Amino acid sequence: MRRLIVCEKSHAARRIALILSNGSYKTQSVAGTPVLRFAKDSDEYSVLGLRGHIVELDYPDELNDWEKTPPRELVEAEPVKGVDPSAKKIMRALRETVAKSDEVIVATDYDREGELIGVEALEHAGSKLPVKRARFSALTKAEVERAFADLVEVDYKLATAAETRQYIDLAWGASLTRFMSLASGQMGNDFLSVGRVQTPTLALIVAKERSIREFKPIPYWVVGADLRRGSEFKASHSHGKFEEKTEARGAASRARRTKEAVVGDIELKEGVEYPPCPFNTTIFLAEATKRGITAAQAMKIAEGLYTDGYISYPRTDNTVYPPSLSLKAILEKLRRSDLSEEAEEVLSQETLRPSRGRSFTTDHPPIHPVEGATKSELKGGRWTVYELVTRRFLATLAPACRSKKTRVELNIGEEPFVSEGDEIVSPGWRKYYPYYRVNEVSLPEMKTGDSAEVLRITSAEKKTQPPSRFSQGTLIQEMEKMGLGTKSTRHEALQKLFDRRFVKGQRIEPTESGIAVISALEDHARLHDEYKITDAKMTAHLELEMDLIAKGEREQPDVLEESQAMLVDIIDVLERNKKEIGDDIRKALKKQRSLGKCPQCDSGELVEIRGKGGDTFAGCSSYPACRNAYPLPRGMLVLPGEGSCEVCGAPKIKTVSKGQSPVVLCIDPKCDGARKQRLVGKCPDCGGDMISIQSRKAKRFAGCTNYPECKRMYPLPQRGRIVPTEEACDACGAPIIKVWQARRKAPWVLCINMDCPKRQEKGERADKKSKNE
DNA sequence: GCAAGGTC
Repeated sequence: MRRLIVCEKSHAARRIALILSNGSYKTQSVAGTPVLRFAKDSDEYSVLGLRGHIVELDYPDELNDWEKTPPRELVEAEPVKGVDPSAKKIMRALRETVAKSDEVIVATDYDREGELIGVEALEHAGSKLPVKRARFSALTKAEVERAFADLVEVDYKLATAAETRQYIDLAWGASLTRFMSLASGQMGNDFLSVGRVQTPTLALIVAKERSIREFKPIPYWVVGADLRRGSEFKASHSHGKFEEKTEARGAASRARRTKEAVVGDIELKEGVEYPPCPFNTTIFLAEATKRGITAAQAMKIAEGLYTDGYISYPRTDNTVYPPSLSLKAILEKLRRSDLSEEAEEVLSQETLRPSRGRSFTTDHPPIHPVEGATKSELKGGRWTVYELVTRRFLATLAPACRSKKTRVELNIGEEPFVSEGDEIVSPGWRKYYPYYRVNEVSLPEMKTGDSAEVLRITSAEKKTQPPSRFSQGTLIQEMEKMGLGTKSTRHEALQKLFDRRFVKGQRIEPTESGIAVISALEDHARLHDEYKITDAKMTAHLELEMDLIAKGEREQPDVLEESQAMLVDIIDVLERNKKEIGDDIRKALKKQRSLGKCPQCDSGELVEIRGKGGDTFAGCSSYPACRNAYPLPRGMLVLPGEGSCEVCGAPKIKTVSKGQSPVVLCIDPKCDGARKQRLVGKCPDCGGDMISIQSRKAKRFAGCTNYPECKRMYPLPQRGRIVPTEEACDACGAPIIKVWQARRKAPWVLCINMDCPKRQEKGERADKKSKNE
């Protein structure tokens, strides 16, 4: 018999062919797609790897003019299935192979989407062949062999459940996206989007922002002591937070009566910190985003490292290494990496006992290195991510970190104080995973009855802090907790919110338009509480319906009809309030785009305008009545800068360039205030000021303010904050500057003239340095 | 030019 095995991806196809053929399969190209062939037990096998969902749902072309199809019509329109244009060849290969087969075995991932991926591809290929299903939970020899020895039926109900999700996501997403965009006049590139995952995620960010805004800080007081016994150390009042200032003062003044602290009970404890758990996608992203990479970037790099054979599959929920994974073999491979010494140390342990996390799934193993690598073969971000994954892997196999914890009670003027020491005795896993800062505190030797000199008693007012904003990492963790998105899609939903300018910042905050969209939907799209579309519960409700379909307790048409009815009701309410919603969003966008009030006319706002050549400038919104305009710096993000210039009263802007801390300066480049901030030094030719200028290609250079009379210019380091020194180079007369760069402790001091005779003397080293900039 | 879900 000729049997066709359909897999979810090419990697899985290769693996399955390898296992079933004992390594003897041959690769043939069918319509440009590899099909793996082998014979076994008088059967001929063809194995084909799909690429996820190669069949996609979309509305027919005639509904694609947003202005012509009212959103509510979209709700009941029938979407059509089409082949992903980039997967046409795979579909052709599937058709051709189906024609030459007698039976199909669906061997996609063992989950709801996997069921549909196989079924929809075969359906679209027009297959009439008998179908079987292989269900395996890991691509290991034993598991794959068992699954193929024990073939089952395809679960069409499960596939239908996944298909229902597609229909509902499309209908809600497309109709509400179009409604919001039409209502606010945001068409083309600037459309406003709504979706089952992205909108509740945005709502989480907005809710957080509201709670920060509503937060009322409560003051409290803490009393501390600076002490000395040989060396200096600190203690704090045992009461902790004092709610009343008078109480804190009383305690402090009683403590101040004496210069001697008497040591009371001493408690000694061994602190044990167990190694962190293996990486699943969520934890990996949380850690990667702490290194300053966005979640989407981290995922992209990880996918590249996976396809290049450096790390394992990066999309997994699993935090427990399966027993089939040879941890020792991986460590041995790391011998050829730049982390070979660390790997060797971990290998030298008598036994390898990996840590394990709470989520145990069988989809894929936790993310781990599969090959050694050196810093020189992996550049920049790729090395950062590889090193993170590898160090995490090493850490999960390393011993616990052990520390000496000391708790010393002290009596100062009858007031109880406590001093806590924490010293690492053996770093264990921390040695291999040095990303967390540890605050070690060492205390001088003391025993009960000893005394210490009181240097100072402090009493400080503090305030309770508002909740902190999400970072990309903490938000993705929160999304996982709320059931929003999947391991493969959360970073994409988040990136969308940034791309649509609904949110901004490293500490993520909503923009005006983000808040306006959520407010509009909360106010007008909450007909049915269980279908409040800004609420993460909507996903939970959908999950429930899909489970019912999978169990055969509900039918797809009923669920779709019910969902459509609700959506139509919601769109009706939205349509009735269309003008108000549109006005609110427009107002928010105007505020969001404003760089500040125009200082020349009282009515206008300065907004960023794109000129003919792609250059941007700030122009007054009252144009042509007011023609006030300012050039804006090129190649960087320009944001409103809060407040107005102390020198000229024009608004301030904030410029953000990659890898640099933001700079706030006057919007008017001719203003003395702005000029002073951009000053580089004195021009050696004419004595005028040289200021930092952004070129057309966004390169930074120093130009003379007497341009065009004086054409003196120098290239500048592209990164870092430039501080003039008032000094001139004794060799060439060019200004000497200091450059503060991120993560460097000391500034870099240099003459800005690249052709300076002194620099030539220094030879290669200086040359190299400048090339790096 | 819409969503979310797979995968590259």
